[in-house]
Amino acid sequence: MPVTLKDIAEKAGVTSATVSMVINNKPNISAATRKRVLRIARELNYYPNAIARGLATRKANAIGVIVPNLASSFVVRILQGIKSTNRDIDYTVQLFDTIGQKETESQLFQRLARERRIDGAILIGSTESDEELRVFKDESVPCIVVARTCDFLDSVYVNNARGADDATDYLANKGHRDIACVICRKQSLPTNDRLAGYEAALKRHGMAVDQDMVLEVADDTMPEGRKVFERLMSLSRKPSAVFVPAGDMVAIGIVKEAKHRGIEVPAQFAVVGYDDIPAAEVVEPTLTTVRQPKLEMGDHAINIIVDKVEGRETALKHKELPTKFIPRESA
Amino acid sequence: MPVTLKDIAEKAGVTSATVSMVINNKPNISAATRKRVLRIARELNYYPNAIARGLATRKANAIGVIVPNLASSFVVRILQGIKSTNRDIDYTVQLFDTIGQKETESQLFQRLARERRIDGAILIGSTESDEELRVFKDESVPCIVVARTCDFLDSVYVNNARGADDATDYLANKGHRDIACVICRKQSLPTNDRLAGYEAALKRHGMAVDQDMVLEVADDTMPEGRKVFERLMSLSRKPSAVFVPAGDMVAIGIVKEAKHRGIEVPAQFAVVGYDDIPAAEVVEPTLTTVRQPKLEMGDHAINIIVDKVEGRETALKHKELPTKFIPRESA
DNA sequence: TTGTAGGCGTTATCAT
DNA sequence: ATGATAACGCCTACAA
Repeated sequence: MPVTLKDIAEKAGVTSATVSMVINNKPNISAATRKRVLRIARELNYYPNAIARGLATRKANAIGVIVPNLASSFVVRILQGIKSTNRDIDYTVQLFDTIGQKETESQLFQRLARERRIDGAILIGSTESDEELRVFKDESVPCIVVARTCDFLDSVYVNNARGADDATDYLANKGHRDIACVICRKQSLPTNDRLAGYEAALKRHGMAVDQDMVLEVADDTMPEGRKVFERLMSLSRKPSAVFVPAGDMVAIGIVKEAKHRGIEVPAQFAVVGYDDIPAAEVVEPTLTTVRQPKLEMGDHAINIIVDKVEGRETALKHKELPTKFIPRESA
Repeated sequence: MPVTLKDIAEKAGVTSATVSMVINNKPNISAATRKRVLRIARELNYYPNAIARGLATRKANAIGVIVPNLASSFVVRILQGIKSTNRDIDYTVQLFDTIGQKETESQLFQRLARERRIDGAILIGSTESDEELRVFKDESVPCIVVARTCDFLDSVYVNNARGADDATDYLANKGHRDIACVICRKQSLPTNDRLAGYEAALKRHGMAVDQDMVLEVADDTMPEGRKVFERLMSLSRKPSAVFVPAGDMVAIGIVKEAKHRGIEVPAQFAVVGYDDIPAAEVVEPTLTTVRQPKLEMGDHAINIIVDKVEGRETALKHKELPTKFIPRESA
């Protein structure tokens, strides 16, 4: 049986209330008993029961991190950011992913909140509608969304429109007048923002915005990139460059397929990706891309949510981080 | 204020004990009250307080996943395996990494166990000594180690010696008589096993085992690979191939540096990596490597630990999984 | 089949 | 400065 406050209290000849106060460093304890109690606690190898403590204080001392799919390297990087600044923070990180689950993210959150399992939550890269996210607002447990904007919840996100604009602008400045775009099928907020940035840059440079130049792929994989290359080449308005907000793996597929067909990158065809994954430096030519500050996003998220949980901050917080354009060889 | 058992009890005209039995699907409850209680619970939107429940049942309903460094993609893949089979399992996953922490893995585990925060633990890729791991055995909370062998704890691991042997054997069969080896500096169990497999294969093929042919790098990065290439080339016994248990990124660095210097891979110099990371398919030539079944390791780990936690299984379990040799273009 | 009562290990509010 | 005592919300004998 584990040793409890009561065990210590008996040995020390005081009551468990006193021991509790000593353990929690409360004032108004005589130096003598404090010392004695601490000594006995150490002798008995006492550890406070976190669950009992949680019940008494009505705090779980836990932050829930809810992700739609842990298989995404993007999500994992943010998680790493969370954990690495979480070091100094006395909250346990509980990890949940919803892929293949019966519960949606909002349902899961609602349950966790009501079961009082978590004191706060971080929602990474959710694709739920504003309507569904509304439940997060309604619970008494604070929540912050990451990699997504939201008016009524704290948020940390990147300026995707700006990132896409930078990339497109770069291509335009290199003299490209026919710039295609490859997006991931699902109509998410980030995708739309990137598309908007792409179009804004085109317009600014006096180029026609042409829906035929925007192609879709199923997911961010190399085979999808190889496949889309053919469609790229058979466009009536033939592009000399492509911007690939769908992701770096698709961009890499495009680069490889182009080379495979004897088309030189970037001389004959320029490619710009999105994300800056490790493989971007491996492909030849190395991939020009747009980097998102994933670790920083995780860092901000955990800090903000802890501030909220502890009541240090109550105002709605929206933290926008900049993307960074990474020029390499492919454009 | 959240609704509690008592609230339901009052509305239903029974005591909270009865409500508790209904909520937990215990037998010996009349159909009538069961129905009534459930209806009211739903009306009031009742969720049981997980912490109170934990205190009463002395269970945290949580599994701790302890990793030395979440930045490792190897660790993350195993974590993904854990989470993806964890779907159906009613334990919360709590994530801890120890890098940059004051506590070692064993100290952290000990604290979590004694604070009764977790019912079981999964320790991924620990480099602690058997002596240090001993504390895991001593606590009443079961623990399983992943990607490492251990006599006195449950374990899931790959046969690294076999994986290295396969790779070396493959090179030998291709006619290579001078095969170098590049390992990661830290002397870990997996490294030693791989080295043993490498040497065993060499001997079997009648080749001299030569310590000069074994080089060390600081970590598994591309620049380290590029750097080590020079040393490889200046070896007195000039290798025609290299096996790189240090990891795929180092192997990729070697491939790229070789090409950079006009040495053809694999014609003039063959390279075999270890891990099969996504970039292995991106580099040109694509990287021949040894794949570790990371998702499966996570899968087994969570299943075994849950069996242990729930007392379904008590015997020590050692699960060895095979590596898979992935022939591609670089060898 | 249901109620009573006590306990799980802490914290917190009063007195003293 | 310390002790009683009552929560916290749920579970579980045992009694009725």
